[in-house]
Amino acid sequence: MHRVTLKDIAQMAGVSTSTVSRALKNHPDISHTVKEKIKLIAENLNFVPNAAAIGLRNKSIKTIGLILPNIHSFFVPSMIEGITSVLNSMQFKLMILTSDEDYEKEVHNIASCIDSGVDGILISLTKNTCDLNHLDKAAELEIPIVLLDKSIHQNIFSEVVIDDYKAGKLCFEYLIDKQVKEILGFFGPLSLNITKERLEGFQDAASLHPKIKTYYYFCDSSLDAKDKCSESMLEFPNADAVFIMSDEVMVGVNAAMYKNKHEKNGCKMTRIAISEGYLPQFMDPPISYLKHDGYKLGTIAAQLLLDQIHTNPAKPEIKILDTTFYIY
Amino acid sequence: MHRVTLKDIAQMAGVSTSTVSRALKNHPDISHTVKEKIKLIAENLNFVPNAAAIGLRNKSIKTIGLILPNIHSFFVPSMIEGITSVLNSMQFKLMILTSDEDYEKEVHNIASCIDSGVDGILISLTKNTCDLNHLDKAAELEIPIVLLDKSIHQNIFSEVVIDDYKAGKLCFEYLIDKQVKEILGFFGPLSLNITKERLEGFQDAASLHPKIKTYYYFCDSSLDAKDKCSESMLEFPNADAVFIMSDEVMVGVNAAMYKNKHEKNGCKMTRIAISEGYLPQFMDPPISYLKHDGYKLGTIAAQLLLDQIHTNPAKPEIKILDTTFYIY
DNA sequence: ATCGAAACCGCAAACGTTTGCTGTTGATAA
DNA sequence: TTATCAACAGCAAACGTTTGCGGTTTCGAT
Repeated sequence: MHRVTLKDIAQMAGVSTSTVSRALKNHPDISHTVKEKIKLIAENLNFVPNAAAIGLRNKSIKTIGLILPNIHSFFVPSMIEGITSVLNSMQFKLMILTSDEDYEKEVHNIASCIDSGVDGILISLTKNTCDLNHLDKAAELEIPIVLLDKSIHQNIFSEVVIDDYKAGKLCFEYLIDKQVKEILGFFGPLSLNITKERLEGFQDAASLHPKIKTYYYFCDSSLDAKDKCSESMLEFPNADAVFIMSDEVMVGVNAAMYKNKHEKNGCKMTRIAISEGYLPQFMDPPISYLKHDGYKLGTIAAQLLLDQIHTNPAKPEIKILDTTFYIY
Repeated sequence: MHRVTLKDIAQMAGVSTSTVSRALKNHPDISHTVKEKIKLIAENLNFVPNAAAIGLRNKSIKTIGLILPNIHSFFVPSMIEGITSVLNSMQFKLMILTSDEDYEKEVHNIASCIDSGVDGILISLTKNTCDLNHLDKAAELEIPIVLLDKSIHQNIFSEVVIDDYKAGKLCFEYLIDKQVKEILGFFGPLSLNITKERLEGFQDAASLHPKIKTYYYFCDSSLDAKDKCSESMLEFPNADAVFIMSDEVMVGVNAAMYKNKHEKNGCKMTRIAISEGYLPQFMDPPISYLKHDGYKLGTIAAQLLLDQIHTNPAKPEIKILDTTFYIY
């Protein structure tokens, strides 16, 4: 049983397919009565326009591809929500691909996007991605691309990121305000650009306070963070403050600190994190944090991409989002 | 600058578009030399076949829609990974839509899938969804549908779920084995089918042990779980065991128990959870759990859907996955 | 020399929509 | 009466790919 088409409706209504097409789109050339009649028939026949045909005709399948380094990050869901909120309002669809922190997969995902004929690409880079050559193919085909969150700075593609440098700096300053003396700093993997920038901001702020002792840890995973944190608390029993770079790190650090709570003063340490915002309230005590707003990031990136799609070619634009403190 | 098409290549190679099409698909009718020549040209011209045209011609856009009740759940990422792993191997694309636990949005998402012309739908239901009427439109259009995880039992659509009843039962029995006497049971919202089934299994097992005291809590969110757990520990200071229905609940319960650790014996209670597996290791002490394998669920559901797509019409099939214990 | 089969390739229709152009009405104004 | 115009609707091409069918060449076998 084949799908109902414009032709079927036309036959049924005794008009041409063009009239049906126009009627269903409320084209002024079609009389009200005919419109009503056609719409009724379409309704009854359960007509649904063929997306592929529309895509072919209009040279746009109204879909954008989202390539993520991984899908397990705490940050991802809110980002996706932000993206879909603006996409849906423009009846665009979203195709999500994950690279699993694997550069090769990322390359493949780009190819998939191209093959699928997406109208634009939103991409957050793998921690193993150190250049953007794989984006060239897409660029040659004039597919708009926006980098978001995990990015590499350049002047070819647009970017939407948070001000990581400033975030790191603000967190250090927050701790200083709290009169701490010895800080354990837990970061993500150094291969990540955001790690480098947060670290840099943190260190630059620290350089103004030479008396403050700071120890840096770079953690590959939550589990790694847990181990490193446990060690650090034995090694630096006098540390009175903790900086946590991300939610992933937070899970591990918090677990380790609990473990050491009774013997050490883990629970009394001053803690500040950069977080998406869900987890901190469930730490004990709740952890104050600088909010890394994924939703906002998503909306802005999606909006920017849609702009580029409709007004191409656009010159690259870079948007840097600010962060805000949430103190418990 | 328009996209390169078969026609362009044909012109360049001095052959017809049909020959180009066949050559690029390694059709045996085309000589090796011509194939090589055409492939080279296609490569040089950066040819990428138009997905919409292919979709139109083949009446399949090789895409399936995944509708999720929410995207924040801990369970979601591994499920998506499972799904994409089988989809990718068949060059199918995935379109993800989220309903935000809103029935209306779910209805709308179904419509979006239909409009997009997906080849099949994978859907996990909202906690506010109590019937499947909104799936009828898709069913009439003969779009294969598979329900996964959050489902409603019926005999029209296929389902892939875990054995929630058994999971609840097994958890109770686990606690009994540990000689516990008084159990605090933390569940998700009762509107969820999986809550009902896990509860039922738990209670049925409990009914065989009338001496064991059990207290039930139904939590709408992690935060709610935290509150309820705090209260419960004050109200039942002698409770010596905890059952946790899900990761969301676990986050809250764990936070509350930490808070009461010093005054109460929270940390010494026997705990068992149903979990995706990531979080338990970061609880303190790590929480033993019955693994709710999202990855596996995803692969099986996706496989089932693809089967239905290729051999439709298929009669509904229901797959119930088992769970396994991971004990710390 | 003739036949047949294999190797190779093109024609044209089809998939379902959209839209520029054309053409037919009927009514109104001159 | 005729010119003008608005309202209405159809024709046919176009989007890019696939594929059934048919046609031509080549070549070996007879």
